[in-house]
Amino acid sequence: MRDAEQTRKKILEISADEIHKKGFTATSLSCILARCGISKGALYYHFSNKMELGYAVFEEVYAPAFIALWQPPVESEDPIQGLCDFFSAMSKEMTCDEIVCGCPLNNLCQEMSGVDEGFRIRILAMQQQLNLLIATNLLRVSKQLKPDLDFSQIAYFIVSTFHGSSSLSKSSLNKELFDKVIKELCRYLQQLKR
Amino acid sequence: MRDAEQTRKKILEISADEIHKKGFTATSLSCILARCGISKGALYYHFSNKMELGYAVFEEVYAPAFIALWQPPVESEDPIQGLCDFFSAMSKEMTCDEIVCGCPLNNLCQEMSGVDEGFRIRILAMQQQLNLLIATNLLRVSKQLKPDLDFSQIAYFIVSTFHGSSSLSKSSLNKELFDKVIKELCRYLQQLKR
DNA sequence: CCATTTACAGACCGTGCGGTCGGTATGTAT
DNA sequence: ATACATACCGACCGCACGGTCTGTAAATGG
Repeated sequence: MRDAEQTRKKILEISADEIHKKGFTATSLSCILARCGISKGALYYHFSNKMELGYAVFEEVYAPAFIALWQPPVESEDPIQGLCDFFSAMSKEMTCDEIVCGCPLNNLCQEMSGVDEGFRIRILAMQQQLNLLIATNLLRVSKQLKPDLDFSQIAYFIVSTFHGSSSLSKSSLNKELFDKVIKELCRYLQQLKR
Repeated sequence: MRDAEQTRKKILEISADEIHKKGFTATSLSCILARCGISKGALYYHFSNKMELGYAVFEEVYAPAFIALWQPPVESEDPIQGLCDFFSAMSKEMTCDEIVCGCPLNNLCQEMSGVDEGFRIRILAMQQQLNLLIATNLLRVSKQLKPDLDFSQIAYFIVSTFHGSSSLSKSSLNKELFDKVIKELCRYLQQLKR
């Protein structure tokens, strides 16, 4: 055959990129088709409609990438330092465009949570998974941290701040505000230690 | 006349509500017209196009409301306590729907900053104004706070976390996550004191 | 009283969207 | 060789959107 699996992957990757940059609703199938160099028939052979394509992008591209991104820093020996290094590396290494573009999960959360149940439950599951990941690893090193901390609360706090910072950057078109918030976030994180 | 000014205000208020709930792009003029009980001719008599209507909503509804919301807590004698009370009151008094709906400024920032320059500069101006408001008032009481704090950085951090928390709530459809983040935010704020 | 402006009404238009459907070429099993 | 499933093509459809344009009743100035 003409390698259907590769066609499917190409659709997923390009769709992921388009949705990341433009959002789900603003992403047009025509644009995806043009970039893929395929026809509408090809796309609708692999995906039953736009929503299902969106779900597939979330599950097969965003979700794995998201976990692969957060897991290493959080599961390192020192999660506090791991997260600080993780955030700092973003400030340094990511381009201005990448930061302004924001986290796909947060973008979709804002755009689609209130519109489509299918997206909402997937996003919620991802957020809970991330929260559990962070909270359990903070618990793991709780001896090195101050007493009486609510790790789930802290985990949600960290993620909120991180997502809020990239949201903030979207209006300024530069990394400055992002850097500032990340700096303060790292200061906050270090304060959790004894 | 048939009170043109009142018609204009009605359009602005209903548009503000629609845009807040659905976002700018997803808000259809037809829907606004139906809720206002007016015709398309009326709307296009007062506003040259959808964008200009959006700008007017931002400047005449969102911006004043935004300042009126943040100014009192921040300009109180104790801004730290003022902000804590301000956030806590939100957790208690706001309905689940209101929280999930999010802050109009943050919503528009996410949706429109990358799409339209007119929106972007207005949102940026608003964010800078808020940042200045918070930072100067923290500076005002800096004697009561820990030394070597970057107040602008802290101000951006606070707003980021707040906006991030309402973003987080959108996928869970309840106040629980919002409450958690707000609690931790208040804990952080109190830590700023000597 | 009349002319002109104001403040709307509503039919209409072009565009771009997601989605459908009949057709076609390529591979595979018998 | 034949039959059938797979993988894809691209014209077409209905729809909802923002926007335009002509018409008209109410207010206002002379």
